[in-house]
Amino acid sequence: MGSKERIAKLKSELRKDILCAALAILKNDGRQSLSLRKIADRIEYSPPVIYSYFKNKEAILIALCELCYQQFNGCIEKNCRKLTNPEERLTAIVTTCWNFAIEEKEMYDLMWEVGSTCTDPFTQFKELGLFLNFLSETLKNLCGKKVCTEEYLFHKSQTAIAVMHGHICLNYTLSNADPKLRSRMLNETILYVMNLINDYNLTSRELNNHY
Amino acid sequence: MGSKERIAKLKSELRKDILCAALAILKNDGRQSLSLRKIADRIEYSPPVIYSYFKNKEAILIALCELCYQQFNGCIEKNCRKLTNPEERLTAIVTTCWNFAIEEKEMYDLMWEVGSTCTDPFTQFKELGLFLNFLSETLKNLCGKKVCTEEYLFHKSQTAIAVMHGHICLNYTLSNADPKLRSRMLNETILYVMNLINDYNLTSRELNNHY
Amino acid sequence: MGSKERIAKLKSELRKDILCAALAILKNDGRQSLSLRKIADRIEYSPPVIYSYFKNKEAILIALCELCYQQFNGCIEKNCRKLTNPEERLTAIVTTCWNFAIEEKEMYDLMWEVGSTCTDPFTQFKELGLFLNFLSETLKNLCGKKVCTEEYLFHKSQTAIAVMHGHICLNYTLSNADPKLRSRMLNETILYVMNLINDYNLTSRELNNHY
Amino acid sequence: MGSKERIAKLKSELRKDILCAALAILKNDGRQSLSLRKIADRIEYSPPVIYSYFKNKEAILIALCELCYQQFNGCIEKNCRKLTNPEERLTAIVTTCWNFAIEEKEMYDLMWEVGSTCTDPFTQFKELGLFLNFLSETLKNLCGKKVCTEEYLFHKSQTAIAVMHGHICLNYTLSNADPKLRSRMLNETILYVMNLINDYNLTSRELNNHY
DNA sequence: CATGAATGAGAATTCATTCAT
DNA sequence: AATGAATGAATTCTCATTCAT
Repeated sequence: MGSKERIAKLKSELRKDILCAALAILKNDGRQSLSLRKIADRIEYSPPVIYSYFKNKEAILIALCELCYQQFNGCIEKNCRKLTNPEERLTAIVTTCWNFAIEEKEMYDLMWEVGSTCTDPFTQFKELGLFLNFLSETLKNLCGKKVCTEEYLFHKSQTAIAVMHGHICLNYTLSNADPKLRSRMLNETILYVMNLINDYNLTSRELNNHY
Repeated sequence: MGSKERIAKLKSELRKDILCAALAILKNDGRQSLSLRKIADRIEYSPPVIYSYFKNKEAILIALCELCYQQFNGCIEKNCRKLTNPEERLTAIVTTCWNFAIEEKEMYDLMWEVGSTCTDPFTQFKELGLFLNFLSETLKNLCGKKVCTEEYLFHKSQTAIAVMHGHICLNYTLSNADPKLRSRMLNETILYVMNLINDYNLTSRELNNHY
Repeated sequence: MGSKERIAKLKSELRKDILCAALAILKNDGRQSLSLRKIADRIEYSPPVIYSYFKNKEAILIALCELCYQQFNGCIEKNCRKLTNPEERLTAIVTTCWNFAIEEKEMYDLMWEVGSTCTDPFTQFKELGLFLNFLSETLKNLCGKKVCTEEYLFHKSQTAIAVMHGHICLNYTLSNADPKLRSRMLNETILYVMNLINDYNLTSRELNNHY
Repeated sequence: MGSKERIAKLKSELRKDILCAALAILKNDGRQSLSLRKIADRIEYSPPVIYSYFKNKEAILIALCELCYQQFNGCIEKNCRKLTNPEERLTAIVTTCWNFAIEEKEMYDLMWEVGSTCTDPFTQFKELGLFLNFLSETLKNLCGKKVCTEEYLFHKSQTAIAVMHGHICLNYTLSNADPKLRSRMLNETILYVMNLINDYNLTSRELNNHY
């Protein structure tokens, strides 16, 4: 490896360090405590270096959000890709989302916070797009032989994300709920998401004209 | 009315003034601009008076959140109480939630933000409890003659809130969606919430063992 | 004096202190060094206090500029008001401007800098307006029995200010000029300003149609 | 051409690039935004290279000022050299100055800002010296057969510059003035400058003893 | 009871300049 | 000869909170 490459790698690594530091602060101290100064302190550099790698704080948040989506998508891939049965896979997807939201609440919240400020998060964040595709593909398999349009599948996937998100937020607020209830909520969420396809048959009269 | 009462009344009114000022700032300038100094400026008192009525900023946010729930519940009551047909009423409830979230985004967001930090928002916030009861009552009527436990109805109501919230958040992120899509999303949300009861029959096998 | 007044006076004095500190920094360290932090250091308060008295730095500069105009107008009044002969008075006015610009270069520069950012400095700054009136009145007397419109006099006064300013700036750039030359420049400036009225007769053909 | 010369030429060109970049930033983003970092970005070199060509920022400003004088003098030469009638030429000179000050305010301001910090801008900046000569030559022609000393002509030329500058600054501050007034101000400025020579006869008594 | 006054801590950002390589 | 990397020192400004009065 030439010296140029080594330097480029070092440079790229400092960028990573910044994001890792930001992520660590996010996890440990919370979203509100995430300041440029703290990031600089943690990487043991002076604050201005950050501006060599990111235009401003917003750019950091977006990149951090991307990192979160990567980690999230990594979990999904790891836990669900191997499952071939569509119902099993969908179950695993919902469960993975659910657990990620609980274990990495700060990350999960940031993903929605930043996503809300973007015009089109599903295309802006590559890994979110991949997740949407994966979900869409899974739903397609769930449909079986029935033919579905791409548009329909994407829409259903987004709806699935919405339903999961709603339950996850509810779960956040019911923080003193006992584990049993939580477990039941997760099960129900799985069912609802599953039924997004199943009940397609039931409500086809209403939805039919949209597609 | 003795002077003691008059003073108590004045005191109570100043408390209201503080919250109204906070609400006005929230609506006009957004969540981030909500500072004690600005509240004090608006009520034309000095910042320290606020500490006579609220322990700290967090306490204000909680009380403000209560005010938001009151306004929200007011909308619900006004738009939906009069409707006796359960399907019509439920449709009105979902629609009212949806519109409130769009028109009063700052309030809606605060309600979930603060709600997430509380241990049990459904009991802590009286008006949220009332809304839950109202929803529960509506779902009960929707069930018709079928007998449902209170617990079941509350749970379904919370689920309905979750489903609505998920769709509302999705709607936030799809900021460049056209009005048609938005209108369809609302219709679907209504259907999903309605089906929380209808599909009870369908999925009773799975859910039955919980109750 | 009641305690309320005393406090109000103290408050008003701190405002003055801030401006005096700003003025001192302006004189000693120059325009570029005039920062809020330095002002705070000098009055031995913390930086945020300044925001109790001024909205932002721009507001300080405007107020400081006002102070400069006051001091400037004070010099004019002190040196020139007593002179009744219009030629003597005009001579004194130009001389006072000239010396002020030399002795208080930083103040003089600030006056033009801030003046340039205002839409109408002659009305915004009371003392500048007073100076313009005083100049106008002096030029009127210089005209003798000839009748002049107010508009004409104000215009000529502004022109006088322009001519003086031009010479003052030239004098700034000729910093290594010997005292004799400087003294001659001042004398010429006086003559040019005086001739703004005298040559009215000469150039009346050209200017006549304007009024 | 040897490699030494080629290198020298390259070096000289980079110097030009730096100044051109600085000029572009000055025009587009304004005086306050003119930073070394921005210059480096624009020439696509790293900041430290600038220090190979200029001692510090001040040195850049001086060289940039020189460039401004070149452009300014270019306008003068282009617009006025061809005119042989002295009155026409003087009119063109004043008009060109006036328009340059309006159209290239940032450059014009910088020229005076830097000029004020130099000990003798008329000799330090070659093109300013050329302009002074040109003005002087024009005034000489305006004098007709009357014999004038060089010193006298230079002095009058500087005075002309002062008078123009004064009116230009006044024009800056009267930003809400209507086009008519502005146009009249320009006409008057031309008259005043013209009269610097004409009224020589009138005020010769007073000025005579200086020469 | 109410508050004016004050502040410490902290925010994002920009800049000219240096230095080892 | 050129630079990537880095920084110290600034900048303006906001905020929640305290305390003597």
